[in-house]
Amino acid sequence: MKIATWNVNGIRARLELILLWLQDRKPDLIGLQEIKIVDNEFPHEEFERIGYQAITHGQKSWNGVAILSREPIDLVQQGLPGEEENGSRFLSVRQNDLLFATAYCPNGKDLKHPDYRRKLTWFKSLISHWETNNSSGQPAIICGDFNIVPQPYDSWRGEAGDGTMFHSLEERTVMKELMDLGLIDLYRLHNSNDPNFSWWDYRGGSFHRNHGLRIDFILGNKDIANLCTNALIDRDYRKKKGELTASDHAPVIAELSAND
DNA sequence: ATGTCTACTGATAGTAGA
Repeated sequence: MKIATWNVNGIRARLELILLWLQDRKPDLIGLQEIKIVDNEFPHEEFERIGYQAITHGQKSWNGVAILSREPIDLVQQGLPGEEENGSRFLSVRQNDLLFATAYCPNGKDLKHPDYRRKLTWFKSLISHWETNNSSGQPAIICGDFNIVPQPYDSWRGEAGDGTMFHSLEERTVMKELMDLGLIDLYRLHNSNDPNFSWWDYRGGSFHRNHGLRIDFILGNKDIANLCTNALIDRDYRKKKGELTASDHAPVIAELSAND
């Protein structure tokens, strides 16, 4: 089974590239972020045509998350309780005994911006929701764009980035609090600590200079980590494909062995 | 080198957000 997460930066602008990627990589269960569309305009038919069901939690213009699946899924939670005013950023579903959630965490803008405090508060809500709702003994995954760089080697700036936006101690602390609920970063489980990134700014030629950050994660509990055989960042899909423009994020993929 | 991309608007170029 192949799990993936991808901040697509607009489902309308990315639809053809996403369809191409699905047919190329054939993931089974995918969390999408920044779909930037309302639920009743989501292109369900396009995905159904190639074998994917979607459950969405969208909004106009900004944010919005969706989950695509080849096998039937049931809605568990649409939106993070208590954080509705911060946009559509959380969605969870169940597939058999697996709880699968996806999150688009607030960016925070700048350490001095009011949104930075809101980001930390939003994370507290996420931690408390996850703590309450993921039942132990059942496989559980939360994936998405967390907008936090956990370690110096997750940033092109290395230790020089410590303390700056996305790299602050407060952000790293809330990220660690979430992980301490028993979540394991599946990418790091199967890769060395060599710098590798999932997001590169569109500006300044960042991608070609490899000035990136690793802020997109697939986090699994112990049951999932035990099944995980590989994880990778699909850097090739951060590149333009002909006329199709890329998101500023690359997909992240984790492979799980059959659970039976 | 903040050099790009997306979606929105009493739109058709300019703005905000990332």
